[in-house]
Amino acid sequence: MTGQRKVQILENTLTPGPDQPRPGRRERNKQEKLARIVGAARQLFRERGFAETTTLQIAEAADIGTGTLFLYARSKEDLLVLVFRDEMLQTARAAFATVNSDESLLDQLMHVFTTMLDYHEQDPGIARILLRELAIPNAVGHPADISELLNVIYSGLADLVIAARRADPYSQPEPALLVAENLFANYYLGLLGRVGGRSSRQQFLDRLRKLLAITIGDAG
Amino acid sequence: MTGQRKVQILENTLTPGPDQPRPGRRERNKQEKLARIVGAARQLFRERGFAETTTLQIAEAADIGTGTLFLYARSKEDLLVLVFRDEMLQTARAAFATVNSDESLLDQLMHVFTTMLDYHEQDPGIARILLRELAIPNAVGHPADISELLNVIYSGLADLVIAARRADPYSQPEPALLVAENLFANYYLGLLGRVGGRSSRQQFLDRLRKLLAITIGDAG
DNA sequence: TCTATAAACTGAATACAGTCATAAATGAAG
DNA sequence: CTTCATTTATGACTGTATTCAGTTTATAGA
Repeated sequence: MTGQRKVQILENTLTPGPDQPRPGRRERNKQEKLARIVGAARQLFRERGFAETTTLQIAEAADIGTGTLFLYARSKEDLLVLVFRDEMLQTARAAFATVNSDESLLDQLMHVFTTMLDYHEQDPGIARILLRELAIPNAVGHPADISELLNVIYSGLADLVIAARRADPYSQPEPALLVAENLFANYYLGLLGRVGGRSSRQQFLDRLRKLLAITIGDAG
Repeated sequence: MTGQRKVQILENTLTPGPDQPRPGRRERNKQEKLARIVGAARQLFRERGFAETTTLQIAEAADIGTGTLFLYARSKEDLLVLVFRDEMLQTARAAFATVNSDESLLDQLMHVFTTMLDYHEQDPGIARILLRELAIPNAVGHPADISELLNVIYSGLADLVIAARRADPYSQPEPALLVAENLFANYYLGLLGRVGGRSSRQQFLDRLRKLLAITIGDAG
């Protein structure tokens, strides 16, 4: 029914493979252009907000034609994900890297989620739209694919759960990855409420702690 | 910073109060027009999909001016919520009303969530956009406010939890409403994955059952 | 080097959501 | 009935995301 797509999106060639067989000028131009686009978009989104930034402004700041932008991102929303995906990935990695293994599992989880929350608190206006977009992630291979981010979060949480179980012989037997999903679902839905302006930071954190405790079976 | 809103949205006067002090022609016209808008939008969204329906088409089908549409909904997305909110509310109420109290809590929860899932399975294209919008609900009093729907779901789940506890003296002591939030978070995030095309119906249900079991402490 | 093919780029043109100055309808007051 | 103020309706207009037919640039082969 829908008309066939006419405009092809460029291949997403971050890390063109385990071995680099000489990039070639075309590839280098593409990467450099992508970097300019993402840089320009980041600055403009931060300075003016998402709705107040036009794709024309981004194209001008990146010194490319208006149509070229849409070869690198299918929509303005995709561009938003593209721009902040790496920061979110770094934030998540940093959150797991700074976990204190002497703390309780609950405290460890709160450390991870608080760190990720703080990232979004920097710019609630951006976070609101960004998290709405992330609700329905793009397919793997899509330019704005976030599967790596989700993977880092889920496996990171699962690792914390597994490590905590070694110290507790009476722990639950559920697969750690499922527990991780359950934990993250509670964080994410609460975060949506937080950036939607329906709870204060402290309310969010207090409630999150209780929700996580229900899942890991620790009534603290 | 942002320019002040110029266009006022009409008061949302569903149920103008416990007592009806005679509607008046103005009020009747407004309600009738809203009904025409919602009816026209529902049919067009169903027939052609959200993106393929224009606000002009909706206005024509409802026999109103293009600008009038935006007195009843602030945006096309609001219109989508406005259109399907009542159906979702009815579905949720029906789901809770048909719970079999002889079943285990887990089976009762699965009945509720399966019923709500089936509603969205009818039109995955609409569900995808609708659930994305619902991720960040509008403020109470907004024309497309869904607080009543959320309230029905949360309190319904909490009631099931409370009822199940009467039969189990060793149950968890957490407030039932928090448990309900935890349960719903798992349903909602899984549903987003389902309508996002990242799991089959059966995969979603199997995983949901396990996630719910973790929360209510029933390893079944 | 020259040529052919494919990939990448471009910006004028398009389509559409949302606005706003103006007009019509309503109800209240006399 | 006749003002007059307030609410509601209207559609021409505006701004901007996205498209696409045509152009340029890179690469490979001869």
